[in-house]
Amino acid sequence: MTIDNRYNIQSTEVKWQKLWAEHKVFSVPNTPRSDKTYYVLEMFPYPSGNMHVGHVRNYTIGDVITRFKRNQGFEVLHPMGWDSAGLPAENAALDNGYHPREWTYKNIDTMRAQFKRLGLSFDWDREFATSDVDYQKQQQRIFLSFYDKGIAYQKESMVNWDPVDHCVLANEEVEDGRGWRSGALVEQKHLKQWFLKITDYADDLLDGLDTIEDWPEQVKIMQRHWIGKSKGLRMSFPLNEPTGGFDKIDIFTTRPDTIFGASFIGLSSQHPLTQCLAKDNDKLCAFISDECERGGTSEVAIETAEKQGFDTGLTVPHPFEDRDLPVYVANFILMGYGTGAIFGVPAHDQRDLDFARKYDLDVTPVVVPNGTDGDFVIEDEAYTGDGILANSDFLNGLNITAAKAEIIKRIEAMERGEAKTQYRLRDWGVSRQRYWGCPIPIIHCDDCGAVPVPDDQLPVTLPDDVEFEKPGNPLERHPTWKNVKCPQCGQKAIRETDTLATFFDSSWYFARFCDPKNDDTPFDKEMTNRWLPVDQYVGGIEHAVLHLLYARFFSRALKDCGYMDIEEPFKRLFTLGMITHQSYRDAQGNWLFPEQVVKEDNDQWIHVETKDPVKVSGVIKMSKSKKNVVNPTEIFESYGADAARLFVMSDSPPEKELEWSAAGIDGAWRFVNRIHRQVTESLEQLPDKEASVSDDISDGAKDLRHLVHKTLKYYTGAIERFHFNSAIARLRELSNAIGGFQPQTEGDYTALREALEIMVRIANPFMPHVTEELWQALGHEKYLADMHWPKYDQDLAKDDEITIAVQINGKLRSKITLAADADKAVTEQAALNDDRIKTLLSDKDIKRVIVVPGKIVNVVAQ
RNA sequence: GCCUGUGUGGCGGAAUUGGUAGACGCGUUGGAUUCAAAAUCCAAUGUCCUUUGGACGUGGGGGUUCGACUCCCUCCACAGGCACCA
Repeated sequence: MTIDNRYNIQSTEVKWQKLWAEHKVFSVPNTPRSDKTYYVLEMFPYPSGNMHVGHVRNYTIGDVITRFKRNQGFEVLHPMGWDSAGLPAENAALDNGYHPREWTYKNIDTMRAQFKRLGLSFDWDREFATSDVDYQKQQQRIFLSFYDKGIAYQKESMVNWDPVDHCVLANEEVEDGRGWRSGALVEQKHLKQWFLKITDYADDLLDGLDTIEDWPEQVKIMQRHWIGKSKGLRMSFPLNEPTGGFDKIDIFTTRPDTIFGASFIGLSSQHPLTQCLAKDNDKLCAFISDECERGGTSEVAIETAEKQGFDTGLTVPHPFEDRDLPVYVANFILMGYGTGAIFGVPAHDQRDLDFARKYDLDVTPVVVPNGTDGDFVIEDEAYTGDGILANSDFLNGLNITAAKAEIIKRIEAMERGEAKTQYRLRDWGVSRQRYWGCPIPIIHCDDCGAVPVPDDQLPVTLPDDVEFEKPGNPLERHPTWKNVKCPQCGQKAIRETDTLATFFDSSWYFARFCDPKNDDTPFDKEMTNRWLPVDQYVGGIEHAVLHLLYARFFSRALKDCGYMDIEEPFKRLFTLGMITHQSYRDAQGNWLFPEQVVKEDNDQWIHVETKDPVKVSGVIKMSKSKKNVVNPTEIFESYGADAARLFVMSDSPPEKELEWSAAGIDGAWRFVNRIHRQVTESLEQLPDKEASVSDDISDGAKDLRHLVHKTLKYYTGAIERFHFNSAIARLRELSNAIGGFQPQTEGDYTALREALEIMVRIANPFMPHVTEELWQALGHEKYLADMHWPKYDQDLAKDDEITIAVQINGKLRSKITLAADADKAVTEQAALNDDRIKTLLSDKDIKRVIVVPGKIVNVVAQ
């Protein structure tokens, strides 16, 4: 395709980018100059090496908001940095011998240039990378404050182990039983790890969700569910035959009301009592390894796994009835939730029912639907609905809520247990057995235990002389870095070789941006008070329970450590949709890049080189593995940044997915050129920029002025509502009207100038380069970026005449044109006097006439 | 299974929140310009009916209303999230 450059896109765009940078147009001081501040932030990128189209969309949205808010008189903080620690750097080191640092900073340089080429309004003076030593130093301070406060602690526990990345994963990083990056099946390992006490904040994180109104409901629901608060009863059952030091079993239940229906006790395979029993019971050992630990945690594995049990022979007495319950080890009980033990009520829990049928245990319904008379029978389906208690002694006749309260009261009185709130959320493991991260500033001493590195010895920096030939953590193999003296007793000690998870890095970067050069403390509290919370946060939905939950937790923890006063870091959150693209495969099923295929005249797709037929495989999320990717930097070169920006903003609402298409970018490019042409072609005839629009203008010019102000009104509102695609549609309408306008008089030319100027000004947030160029061509000196947003004229925006629809029985039958301020009576008369309406009503009786002035008339007739 | 969304022409989508469905763009067709092409400009473009005109039409079915893409019930499809959480 040949491209006809109406104006030199490359040189013009780069020129303005340089000017903005030289004059620091988008820089703001740490302490804002005015009270009218606004903080716009997009989730910062991982420097993978190349910008992708998703970045274009994410950062253009933030950029449009920034430029719009600046025009509205806000002092806008819009910083940019790099989430630059993490595994890919190490994998690259393994693959091609780069040092992770070299690889990372080279990528940052490349991507910084790409981001600048997009014309984004960042305050580049604030840029930092989380792998910077300065950043890690402050982060180590934060970690030690957390340690001091007991928010960071060590414990031995079963952890998710990714066998491919040789690294521990947080629960939030395990998807469908697989590592979120490597895709490898996650194993369970017993390791000593650093954890953050996010569970202490569970209630607060839950309650806080109600205070952040401008978040997508979907994200809040996902976080609520992840925290997973449920109220119930924790109680103990004494063993009839105490064994191995165990004399009772603790269980947790959310259905204490069903206790009379209990027919067994279930233990997790990892429960301490199970482990104890297994020591001298080979059959139990075999059961644990064959039936409990073998099955995967994937969706399919769970759904097909049969309920299996192992009778331990132990029994416990029922607390209220004269009978014993057998104790089973069961493969469906998780150690990680509650106490790892339950009482099974087959009638009211499907899993328990499946289990009971298999091992022939009692199934006694104790909650029956309202109105059932005694003969309620459970077949293959457990009853989990509402109802009245039955077969339950003193609970009979109560509803579920009352029965729960009664049991809890009695168990507490018997000192056998207590009401307990249980969370699904577990503490956040932040240790990673990898090199390219922030070192944990702790030294392990045999005598003193875990000793913090003293503040004057911070930062703990990574050694450069490491080797990556072997998998695993090179810090652990490093001869000198690891062996140090204990800061307390001076004896031989060992440095902590784990580094912090990268989600730790991204949990406070938004605060560091307020005060990025501070060496004494992570950030100045006053400065964060002025800028935080972030007024508008923009990013992908995939972080709904990872980054967005951690950052909310960090704000609270940082507040408790005295670093800042803000609890909720992000006031408004906007989650954008992903980018999709057509995908292609050859006859063997191999994915092909878009540039490897071409469409023939007969609508058949073939391979460019081999000419073999190609299968079009549907529009799916852009990903390297499916090869349906587009390199945005090539787009900047051929179409320019303005066209790329316009396209990603105009084709879809920002929260929905966007299908990338060559035709779409082509259309955007044409519009950029069209605006350029419309202004430059009129320039010679336009009057001086100071001329005001006279009244001596044609009707056509009056219509144009009317449209200009009407557009302005709608357009501004649309941007505020994030309806960017609708705003751009109105912009195009205005451009179409200008294109069809033939100026006659001198006054018409001033009207044309006004229309062109407004069009250029309001197009600026989307197409900053071409509009700055045209604004200058129109004779202005000030940057459009620094202009105030134009205000519409109420009178000019108002319609004088409006067209009103006239319906008969709800069906459109005619249209009438009226003065815009026509009242009800006038409107009704005009509608009934309309010729068509009269004809259609001639043989009918009018029952009722509904008149909504300015909108519609509906005649109800028979 | 549970919890969220979404469903509108050939395609992406609009409808300022109950009041003229299909704005705007892409595509297609026709025309102008051109030696020709590209670019540009103009016009048409939901479906069906024999027309001046009419009928149908926002995933299906039902309801509320003078009036429903919009609100309610129900079913279907797709997408996302969670999931042996007691």
